[in-house]
Amino acid sequence: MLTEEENRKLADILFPDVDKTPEYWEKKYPYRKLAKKAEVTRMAPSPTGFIHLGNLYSALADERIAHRHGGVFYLRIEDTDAKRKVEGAVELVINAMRYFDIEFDEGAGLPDDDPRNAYGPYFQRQRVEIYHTFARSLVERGLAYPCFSTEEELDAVRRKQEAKEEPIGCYGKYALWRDRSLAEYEEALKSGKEHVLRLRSQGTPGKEFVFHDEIKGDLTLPENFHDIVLLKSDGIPTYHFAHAIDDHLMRTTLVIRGGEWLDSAPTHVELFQVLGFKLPKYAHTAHLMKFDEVTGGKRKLSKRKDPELSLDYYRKDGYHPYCMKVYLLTLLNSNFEEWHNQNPDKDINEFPFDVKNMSKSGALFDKDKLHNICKNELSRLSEDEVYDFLEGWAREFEPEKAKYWFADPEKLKAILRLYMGVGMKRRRKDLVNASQIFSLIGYFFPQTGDTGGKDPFSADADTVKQVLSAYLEGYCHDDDNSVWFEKLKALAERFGYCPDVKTYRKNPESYKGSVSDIAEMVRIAVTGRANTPDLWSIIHIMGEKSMRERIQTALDGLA
RNA sequence: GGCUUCUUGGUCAAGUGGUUAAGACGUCGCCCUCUCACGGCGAAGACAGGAGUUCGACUCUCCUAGAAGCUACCA
Repeated sequence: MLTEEENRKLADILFPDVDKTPEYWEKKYPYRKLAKKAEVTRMAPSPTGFIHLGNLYSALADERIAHRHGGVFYLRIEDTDAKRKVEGAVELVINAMRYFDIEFDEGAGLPDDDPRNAYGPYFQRQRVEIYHTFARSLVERGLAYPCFSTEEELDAVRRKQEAKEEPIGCYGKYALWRDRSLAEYEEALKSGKEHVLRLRSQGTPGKEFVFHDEIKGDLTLPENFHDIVLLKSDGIPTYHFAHAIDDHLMRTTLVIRGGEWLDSAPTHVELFQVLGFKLPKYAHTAHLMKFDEVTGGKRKLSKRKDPELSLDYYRKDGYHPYCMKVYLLTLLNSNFEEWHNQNPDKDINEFPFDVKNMSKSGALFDKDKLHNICKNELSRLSEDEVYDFLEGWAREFEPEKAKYWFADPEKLKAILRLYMGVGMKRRRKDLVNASQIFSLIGYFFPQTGDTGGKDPFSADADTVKQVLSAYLEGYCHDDDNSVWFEKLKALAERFGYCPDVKTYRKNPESYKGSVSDIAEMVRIAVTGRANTPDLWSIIHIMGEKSMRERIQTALDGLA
């Protein structure tokens, strides 16, 4: 045990440059004036240059909670690990979030002198003076000490603990530098040995306490007793120390973070206690999971193995950001889907998002569900909105084909109206994402390489040829939809097919098929596909000439 | 190995001692004067397992199993 006097002296030696006090920073960053239910939340990524679905998932929760009641949502960059830093990462984060209509109120990305940034700097590397002030204060009060252990020494300790089946780590009698004399610290320092600063933990092994989590409820967790590293040998804080200082001084009220942090919550509790900080509320979220074919079980989505975790993956396929957001919200808050269905016309930002409705266990990312949501949401847009979205996507991902797709805006819009069912009693729900849309309607643009023949005819080639030739012969472009269809029925009759589907079903043995089989032949010849919206409308969008050409091509292909 | 958390149909999930255990997606069937889509109707399908507590347990307790996470001078 060092005396108060010795602790002060050690602090002077360790932090000769610190000329501020904790009170100085407390005063500089006063508590925020907040409305009743307002929360201060944050997104705090490390600048790896990679933002994934999981980041978006939790950022969305942060943003909704903050903005639900007029709180603050800010961006802090956790760049304490030099190895991970990537240039331009901040812009990447901001742009990725903006793409999903998620804006920060404050933090990294705003100019330094912006009045909104009163709690900065927001890059941890620029905050070392603050960290050192509090670190010094801890040393002065005997709550932190320098540790000069080498990696080898730490390894030796670990092996000893493993052999004795005791908890691994730096604590109590295993903390080699916890109880040294001032002279020993001074000597080691003088010898130029590298050192880290460790917490002198006040916790007791085996003791438990109740930790309240906003999502999981009251949990019983073990008290922290590890002398964890506060400052690394380069003087930069670890996540734990930076978290305590930053979230306190930035006046965060609700820390939402991944469940992987739950085990270090006891450490954070002790840190806040020892620093004299008020503990914020915590919400530990479950991760997005994926079904693993190999193990047959759920597992956390991994950046390396799962391309679908990347946001770019969805951008490339042309998923509308709004649909992604709706899907994530249904996963994030169990009652969102019901609310959204009951209030289809309300802005989704009006939804009363609540941490309490977040799931305790990890959800499997479900592409079927995503697609269903895409279909529903896209069907609510106007053809102009879809057109604009497609244009933005195509310009970036299919610039060559885009020339043909967007050569005649009216034509594309007519196609969209058809596929969306604009003007029909009910909208169709065919559209999922941009790439899927263009693959659906590609036959309207043979210049892009879509020359048909995707689906095979089910009838024999001879019959198909005869039917198509007869169809072409009797075709009149001025026929309206019903006249056109009557002619198809007549064709059916002529070739031994039943003109009425119902009649056919009652007596399928009496016919070669029904008028629907005749329609299929024309449909496949014209579009290359067995399934499309109303054929007559398609023909009248592409024009008689195109139709005849495509049928002729199909006939040639059958020869 | 140790510690922590989680566990309702294939998936997302309501549910807080007494329910015929919601709903959505997916799947299947039927209907909707051409396929598909839309829409309608219907079907199959679940409380991880075992002990308790209780008149009564999906709900409370314990054990087991499975899954996930943590066990760094990474976050």
